[in-house]
Amino acid sequence: MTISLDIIFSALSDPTRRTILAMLLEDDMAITDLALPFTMSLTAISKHITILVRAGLISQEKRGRVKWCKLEPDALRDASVWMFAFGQFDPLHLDDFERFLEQENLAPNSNTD
Amino acid sequence: MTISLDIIFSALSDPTRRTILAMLLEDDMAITDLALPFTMSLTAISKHITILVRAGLISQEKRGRVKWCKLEPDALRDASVWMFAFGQFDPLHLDDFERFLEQENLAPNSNTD
DNA sequence: AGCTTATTCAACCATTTGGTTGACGATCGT
DNA sequence: ACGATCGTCAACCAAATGGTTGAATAAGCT
Repeated sequence: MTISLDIIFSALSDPTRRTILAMLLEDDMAITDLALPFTMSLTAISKHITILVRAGLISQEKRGRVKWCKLEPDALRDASVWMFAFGQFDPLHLDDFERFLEQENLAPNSNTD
Repeated sequence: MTISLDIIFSALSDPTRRTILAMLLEDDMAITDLALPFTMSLTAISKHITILVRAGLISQEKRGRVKWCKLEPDALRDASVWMFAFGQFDPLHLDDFERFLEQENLAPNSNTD
């Protein structure tokens, strides 16, 4: 567990940052592009992205003047595991959980786009 | 989804609060008892508990002068689902995830106390 | 009734957070 | 070489966060 749950959960607690993560779920993106749908300044988005990077939730690769941002889903794993343990879902009876995922339209194979 | 992810993740981002949740995983407890292992003031713990209640992560029942705190794992479900979708774990191949749980000693049946 | 225990309230404090603006360095296109 | 674009830096600000102490409320014990 490299990055503390403090940092990860804190990073996830902001709606702007969660939206950024959702955008990166679609594709890698540049910071300017990530900032487009928001009304706040580019600087603000840049700061949010820094926080996501420090949480290990995204990584960056600079090509030319563009910094490409990439989702790092593994970082969510530690937090997921923690929550999973607390949610007390029984891994031997995950049917419940899968049904719940379907019901919420969040199962990986229930994408509608 | 009754309580926003903002509030839930924010509540989870503090180590004191996560410890409190862990204590409640064992058993329902009074606020004074929950405060015992911490060096900070009872008031501070009381505030933390208020935050957990507002996040829906615990519930309280007052009996006499004692307020009993109870874990509400369902509240974690929304957040779990969100993270699960992002973690992109494939529910059809949860073996990986279960193995990971075991490895981290966090599987519900791997308690050592 | 009076002391003790359980919890919250009110006021305060330092630090962090999430935002702004203006200037700046680096890179690309022409 | 010049202007536009990408992103960060520095300084600043208001509000939220996480803690403190002292007093107050409420309930139990003897």
